[in-house]
Amino acid sequence: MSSQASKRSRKASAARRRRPAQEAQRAILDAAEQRLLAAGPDALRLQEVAADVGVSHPAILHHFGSREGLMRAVTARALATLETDLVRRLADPTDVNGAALLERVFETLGDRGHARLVAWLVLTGLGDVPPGAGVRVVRAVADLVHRRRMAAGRATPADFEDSLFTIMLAATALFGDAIVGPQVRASAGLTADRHADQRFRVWLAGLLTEHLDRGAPTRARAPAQKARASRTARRS
Amino acid sequence: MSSQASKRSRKASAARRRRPAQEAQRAILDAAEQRLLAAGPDALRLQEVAADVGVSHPAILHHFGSREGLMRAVTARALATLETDLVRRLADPTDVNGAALLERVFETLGDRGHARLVAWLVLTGLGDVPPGAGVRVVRAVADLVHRRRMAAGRATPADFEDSLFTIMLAATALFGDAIVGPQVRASAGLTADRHADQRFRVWLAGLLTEHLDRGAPTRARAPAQKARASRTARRS
DNA sequence: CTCTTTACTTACAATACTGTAAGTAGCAAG
DNA sequence: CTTGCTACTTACAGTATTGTAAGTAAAGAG
Repeated sequence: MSSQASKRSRKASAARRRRPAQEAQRAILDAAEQRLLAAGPDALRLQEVAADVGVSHPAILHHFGSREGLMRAVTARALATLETDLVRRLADPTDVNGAALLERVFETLGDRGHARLVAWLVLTGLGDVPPGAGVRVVRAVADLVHRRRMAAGRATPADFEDSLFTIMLAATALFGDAIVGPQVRASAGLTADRHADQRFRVWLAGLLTEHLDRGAPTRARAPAQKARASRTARRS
Repeated sequence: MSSQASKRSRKASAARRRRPAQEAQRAILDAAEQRLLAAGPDALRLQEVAADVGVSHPAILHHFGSREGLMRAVTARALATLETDLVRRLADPTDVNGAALLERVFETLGDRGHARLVAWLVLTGLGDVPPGAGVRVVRAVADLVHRRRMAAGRATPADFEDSLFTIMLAATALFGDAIVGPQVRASAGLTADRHADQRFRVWLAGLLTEHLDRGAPTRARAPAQKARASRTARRS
């Protein structure tokens, strides 16, 4: 009766396992991210996250100091992985087609709920975190697109803002779609229509690529030497 | 100084004033809406709202039953006024120009923070409230635009989805802009650029109206009505 | 084996928030 | 003035949640 259960008398309540700090933290961050995506930042409860991971809530405080520390860590990691994913997707040269690229970006943004998360962070004021540097993904993509456009003789350097705005529109629309897409579709009477979302995105990609292929539009002070697209954009 | 305060011996703590229920409720809803816009649904505290209005927090419970009752009332009123404002703006015939209309809609959506509020409600799952009927504003606008487009001989009935998607894009982009606009602009390296937001919106309006004026793309491929000015086919 | 470190536990403190109970007072009607 | 209604108040109950204190045990170092 001295060692009734085992020699290391495990307390009835908890089988204690001790993981390396990094691993435990990763597990906690995973669980917290899940909760964040599901219910928003304000609804994040330490006890729930702890329960998900299988630890007690002070364990989380041990690793992250405070609830806010956890939040910071989660958002930092989420934004970092989002950026990584985006860059990888954009750099992926499998298909340089505009539609496919847009669809890839949308998947990256929407699939794991990243857009929702970012939206939440922005709305709660935590989205301003990117300190100084920030992620200039939009600028980078615009540079790329604009260079290709110029190489094709469809724009002049002066039209850069048109390229930039086009990419900004893509980003903005993708975000908006990820957040209020269903509502907009409902407001458009497309609730019954499955695949309406995908059709819309394909349509959008078409619009954007067509615009890019055609050349910059009436830039107010257009001198005579404006390089404009050949008559009918012969996009096959 | 015998009767120091007034003949109606006001208790030191609270000067009690009794307002008609409707008026009090309106004041409470106003304050709650402010708080909602400022900090999000989860951050709504009865005591804070009560303090804003100048009553005690059980007074709010008296009028709205529970915190959730207050939330429902606020969202219901907000969505109703948003719809009203939108319809009024859209019906306003002062300027049928696309750019001006878009700007008006944006103002309606963005000015009072309506877009943020709706986004929050959507994200927290309260945005599904429009019961059954819903607001088919997008559909209505698309109908209008499409009719005008057909009257101008720029589209066939079959191209309706193109018109619909165009309006959906406007709505989605406006929403996205209202929420993540600053971030997108930052990512585009336009932080220092004031008025960049307005320029972007003007550009967007131009793109959309141009698209609508040109006629539907690939869909029916009606080539006859290419009203596009392809005169300056000369390029370097 | 002993020692040190630290990941993790239980128990508890402190606070904040929603909702309830009971009573008070303003205003209109009789 | 009295009466009734109800907008509103103070006091409090109950609970949820973050954070702290102190101790326990797992794993490696010596």
